[in-house]
Amino acid sequence: MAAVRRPLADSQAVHDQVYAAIRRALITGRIAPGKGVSLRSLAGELGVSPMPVRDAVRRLVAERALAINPANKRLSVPSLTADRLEQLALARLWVEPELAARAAASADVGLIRQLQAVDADLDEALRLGDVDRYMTANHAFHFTLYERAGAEVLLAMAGGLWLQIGPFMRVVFGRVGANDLAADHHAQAIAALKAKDAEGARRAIAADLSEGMDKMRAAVEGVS
Amino acid sequence: MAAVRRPLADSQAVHDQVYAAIRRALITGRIAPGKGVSLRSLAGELGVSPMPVRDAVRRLVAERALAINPANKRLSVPSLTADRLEQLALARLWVEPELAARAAASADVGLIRQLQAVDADLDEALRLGDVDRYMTANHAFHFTLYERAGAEVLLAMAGGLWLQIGPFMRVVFGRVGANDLAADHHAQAIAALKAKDAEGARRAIAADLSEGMDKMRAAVEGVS
DNA sequence: AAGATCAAATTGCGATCACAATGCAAGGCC
DNA sequence: GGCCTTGCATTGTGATCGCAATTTGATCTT
Repeated sequence: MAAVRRPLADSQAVHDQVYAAIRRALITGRIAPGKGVSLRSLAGELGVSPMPVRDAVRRLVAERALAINPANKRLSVPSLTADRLEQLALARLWVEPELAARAAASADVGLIRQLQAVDADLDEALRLGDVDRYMTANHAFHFTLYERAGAEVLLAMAGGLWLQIGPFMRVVFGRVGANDLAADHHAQAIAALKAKDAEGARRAIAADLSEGMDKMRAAVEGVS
Repeated sequence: MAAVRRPLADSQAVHDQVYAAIRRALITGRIAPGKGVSLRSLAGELGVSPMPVRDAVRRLVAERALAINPANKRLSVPSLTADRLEQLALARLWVEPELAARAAASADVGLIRQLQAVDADLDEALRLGDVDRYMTANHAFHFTLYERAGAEVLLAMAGGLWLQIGPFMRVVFGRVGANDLAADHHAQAIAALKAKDAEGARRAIAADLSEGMDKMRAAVEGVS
């Protein structure tokens, strides 16, 4: 009943803050897949009334970041099947490289410096083994890039897909250790941006995604 | 306060019925783009309390079928810009042919007969100039096909995209008259399904979409 | 008569309450 | 001792109320 005191950002509506909080938790994988949640429990944790939580959850369910048992009507983080992963991988491999290519066209020094900073933070998180920080930085890297594309609709699609995959990335990276990951592709992407090479950026991001999705695929198949 | 008495379909939750109602209204274009709506007005029309309407609207906003003015916090049907249309067209041209191709693999006589029936209905709607019925039938044709793909994630993406474009299809078809439309491509798609020709189905749906999106593009540019 | 100002209505947001359904666990029955 | 039943806690859903912000319309002023 006390955690909400801090006015996150610029005094958004409460349900937006709650949405952002749950979204962050999902993207960084702090909520385990298959885990059941409830409106009142979330409300309690966040120190708000169940009402704005209900609104936030509605949004997340619509984005398929949360699932609702049609019989129970109880909600949980959806479990990832191999089939679902396959579709998400396919979709991501289409949208995200497209966004990267578009962003490359309007990349400038400011963006590049920003990405380099995020990438450095990412590397340090890797070195320290801080999975939370790594997940956050990785997300930040991709989406500060994608935002530059100026493609609202595609960006929203990418955000939704990432949201659905987030919880599982955490599981996988917790398993494989997240050591030898993706730094090369990020560097390649930055290099392509410097050269305003749209196709290069597309390839780099595609490679980055492919590698990550391959690992997730292996992990998912390994479990089931 | 009386219209909700009838238990639509199989006793879903009220907010689901409201969601379905608004969604149908949007897909068939019965709500004009740019038109402002309010929770209480919708609640009044549907004969329910504002509460389930709020839930339904939340979902629709998350799916970008409704927009919410960040200053006003008032909601309306989003206007379609040329840029937005371009992105939606691109996305649809990726997802929907993919779904068609996948559906072709598991098509059977039942599906084909179903599609033929819907297509016949569509033709009659065209002949009668019944735009509402045409919009409904066209949607039904595509999505009874897509559902057969058994690709939940991609299907949801396609549904979301269609929802965003729906209101404008109505405007465009009201303008051009919807006379010489798409029947060829539907027939081609059905033929491809009979032959279990996945790539043929993909091409047919892609052509169908391209034609429709071209007309919308022309209409949008013509207006602005 | 035209424009500015103020009051009333409308809007979205959040809280609280009530209710039916479900899940859970302790206790009783065979 | 194991299984079933019964009671309680928790769940999502919907209604109603209050609040602050905004829009709207009528009145007043110039």
